[in-house]
Amino acid sequence: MLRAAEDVSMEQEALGSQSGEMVSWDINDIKLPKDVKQTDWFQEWPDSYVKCIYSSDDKNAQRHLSSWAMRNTNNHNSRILKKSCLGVVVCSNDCSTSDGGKMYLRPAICDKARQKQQRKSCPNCYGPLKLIPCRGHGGYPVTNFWRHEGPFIFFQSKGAHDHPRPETKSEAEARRSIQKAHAPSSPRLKRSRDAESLTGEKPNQDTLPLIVSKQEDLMSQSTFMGQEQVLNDCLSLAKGYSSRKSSYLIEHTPDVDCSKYLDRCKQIRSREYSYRGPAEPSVFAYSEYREQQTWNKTVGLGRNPLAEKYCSGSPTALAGLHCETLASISAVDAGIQHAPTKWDPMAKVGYQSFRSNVGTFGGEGMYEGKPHLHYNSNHAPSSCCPISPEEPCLIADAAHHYYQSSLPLKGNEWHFEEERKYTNLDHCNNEMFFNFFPLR
DNA sequence: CTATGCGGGTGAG
DNA sequence: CTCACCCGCATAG
Repeated sequence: MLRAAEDVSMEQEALGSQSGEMVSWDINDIKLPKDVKQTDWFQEWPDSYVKCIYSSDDKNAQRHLSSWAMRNTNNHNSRILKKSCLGVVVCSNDCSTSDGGKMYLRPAICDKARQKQQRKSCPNCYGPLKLIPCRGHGGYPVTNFWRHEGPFIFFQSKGAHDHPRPETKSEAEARRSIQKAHAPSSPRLKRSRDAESLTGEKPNQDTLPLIVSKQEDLMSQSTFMGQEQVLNDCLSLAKGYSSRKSSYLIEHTPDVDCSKYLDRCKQIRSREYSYRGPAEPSVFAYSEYREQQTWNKTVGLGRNPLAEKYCSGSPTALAGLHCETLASISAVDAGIQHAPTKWDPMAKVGYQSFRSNVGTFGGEGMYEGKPHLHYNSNHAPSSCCPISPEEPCLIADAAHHYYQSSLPLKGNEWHFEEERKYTNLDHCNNEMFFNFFPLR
């Protein structure tokens, strides 16, 4: 059928974008290649029909991680782990935050948690949230397959996500952490709040403080939270790390004075506003979104091993941040692997796309009705693009290219009955978070 | 609580 | 048979 033909063509397309080994195999093959000369860098946002061969030492691959919200799918095959995309949670009112950003929440992976999440309202406008399902694979969710074979972990993706990127797992965790710390409540009170949100009477406080903007949010929250926790969460959000794993930062920033960071936040914020200018045109079509992703894949962006290289060229985003520190943190805390010696760092340029939207602050929640494909979001370009956990030092330069590049789209990839616009979110927030780091 | 994995079972094609 | 998906159970953080 159409789908089959599509698969073939897209897989063929993928062949050229990956290093040699992946061209000839399929995840379902009885025997997978063993003479793998070069393994791939872990891809945080695998999209389209890609195949990767990771080293079995790759922690991220071991955990079958993805920044897309992927849930386990039973394929009755214990040898191949299959996951399908849950899409992204958005505000049905298409509201914008004060930053001009959109709510792109991460769907809870656990079914029960997702249903609970659906009952909550948009933390920004209190309107209902909705889950945009992924239909990037012949009308069905994009699927990812993982298969461990000897010293390698084979990964294959089928379908191209037809929705914006949700928060990363780390961002979602950090947000929850902040919410929890900011609005500690007894289980009883919490139930009461949930009930309120259920009836739509008023937003629950769990989400209220997290919608304005990350900067304001954090600054105000610092008065409620322990400074260390704030810093922890900030760092986690900034780098996409698990908040539980940022002890490294704390340990390595003994002279942390949170007030300094908050002040710096304000500085950065004001600077950022002046840089961006008011009411920056922020709408771009989904096709552009796709173009950018395509471009990112094509051009590729350096990863950890290249951090220092890019770092020296990212004056804006990394002001006050020591590159080596970030690189170390990235490797240690995020479990990112450094390139095996057999690899040529320059050749190992992953093509994962940049985050186009950093997690928004806001309560999770929406109803899991049958969402229809309708998007009307805004895009707020900025010079400082959010970074992925593995690209701590690539912000400014990469973002610059991100917005300038545009590659032709494959016409048959994207069909939308309705206007579908996507947003880049909170681009500046991570920069602010980065500047929470002390000058060393 | 939530993320993850596993696997039984169902229904559509 | 394949594929998508629901559900419960178990484990881990």
